[in-house]
Amino acid sequence: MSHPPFAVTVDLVLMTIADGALSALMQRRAEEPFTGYSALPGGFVGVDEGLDDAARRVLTDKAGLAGGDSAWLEQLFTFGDPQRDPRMRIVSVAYFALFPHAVLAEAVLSRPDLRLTTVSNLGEPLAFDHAAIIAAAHGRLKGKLDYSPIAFALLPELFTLRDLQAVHEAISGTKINKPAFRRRMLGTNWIEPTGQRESDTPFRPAELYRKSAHVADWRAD
Amino acid sequence: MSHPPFAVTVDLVLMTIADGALSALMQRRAEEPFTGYSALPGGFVGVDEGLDDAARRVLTDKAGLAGGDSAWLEQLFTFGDPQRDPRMRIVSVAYFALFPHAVLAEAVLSRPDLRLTTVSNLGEPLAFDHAAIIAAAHGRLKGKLDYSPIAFALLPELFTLRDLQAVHEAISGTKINKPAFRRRMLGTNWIEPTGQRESDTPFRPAELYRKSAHVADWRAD
DNA sequence: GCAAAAGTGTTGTGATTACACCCATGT
DNA sequence: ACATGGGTGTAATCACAACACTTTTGC
Repeated sequence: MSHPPFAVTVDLVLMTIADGALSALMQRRAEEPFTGYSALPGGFVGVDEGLDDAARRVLTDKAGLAGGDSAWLEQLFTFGDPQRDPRMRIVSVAYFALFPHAVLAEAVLSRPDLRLTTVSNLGEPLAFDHAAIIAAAHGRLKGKLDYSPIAFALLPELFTLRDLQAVHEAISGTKINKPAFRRRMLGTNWIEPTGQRESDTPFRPAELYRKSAHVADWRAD
Repeated sequence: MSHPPFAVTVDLVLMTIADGALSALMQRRAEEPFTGYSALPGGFVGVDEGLDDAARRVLTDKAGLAGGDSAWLEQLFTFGDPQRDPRMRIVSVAYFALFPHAVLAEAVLSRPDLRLTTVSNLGEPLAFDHAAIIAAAHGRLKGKLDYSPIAFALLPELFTLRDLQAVHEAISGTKINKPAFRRRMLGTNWIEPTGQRESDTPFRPAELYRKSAHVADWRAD
């Protein structure tokens, strides 16, 4: 009883913006328990493996995401209810990671067991306590949106202010005033104009921005 | 290798304001490793015990805090570096808890292995990675100060606006303008006046306030 | 020229700060 | 009376929202 055995896992909430909505990558389970249910990608932590290392490994192996090194990855919360897994006592350290839409879209196309689901409307019951994990991820993301440059992790390298505003609206669930949003963002020093413009628009093309170099490795919990 | 054995512990950062500074309760270690070092109170999680339950148990057993039921207790972060404990692989779920000064002062008086240390100046090396855990707790506390009624957990039931301002200044490390702070707090609906006044002051006694009833069980991560 | 969205100027409002001042209490 | 901190009024500042407007592109 002095130090009973546990299994420790990581579960990953991989998010992006798809069709204007915050979405998460789900994996269809092939084994018991919860066979056929959608679940978050996850895996057991190795005895000599750090928690962040395990999360990055699951990112590349289980979800087939090459860009695992550069993605925004952040520990979220640890779920340890004794009944959360019917097989044994498992403590799961949940992470969330953010990607541009193209990265997750490609993963979904190449892997039939993966799909994207809308975070605010899951549409089906999930395996284990994964619905609660997703809710926690959404909450954290919403909370950090205003004071951290977290939204850029959901966009490609070049983006317009309209793209950025769409990300903010999808996460916060509110409409934002366009001129106010513009000036607020331009006042943060988080973005810099490239001089380039988008193309193939049936209207005036917007300027393309990129995330400023000095916020590239920004964090803060 | 599919699910290797881990030990899971909880470590607790128990904080209060002592002499105008944010302070944490430390316990002197009697056993190896790190014998004689100061460490955070902590303990192994039972196989059938929830994480929050384990944290509350350590609160009452190891630190002898009767008010464990009512204290503000919140999961902080999970530390799982493979080398963080020389004996074996231990994943530790860190919590922080907040108390009025009198509660921790009494615990320190009754237990010679306990003492209070200033969070911003620990003064000595700590066991394991506990300095990093304390830093994370301080950061979380600072971040939540402005948008959550978390400061009241560090004060007794009745307090003056000066007391509350001292708490904010101790946590944020900045001086705050008095009238501005007053009006901001009175505008939140987090506190209500009692009509009573402090006594035994060599100057004009300030009004005593209490935390409003409807924020008693407030949370949000 | 027209439609559609980019991008800017102007004004108003609410929150917060700074500073000055008055008030109440113990000695 | 006076020292000390409690408490309030007022004006300035800042961030942001609302709204109207001009600009630039494809068709």
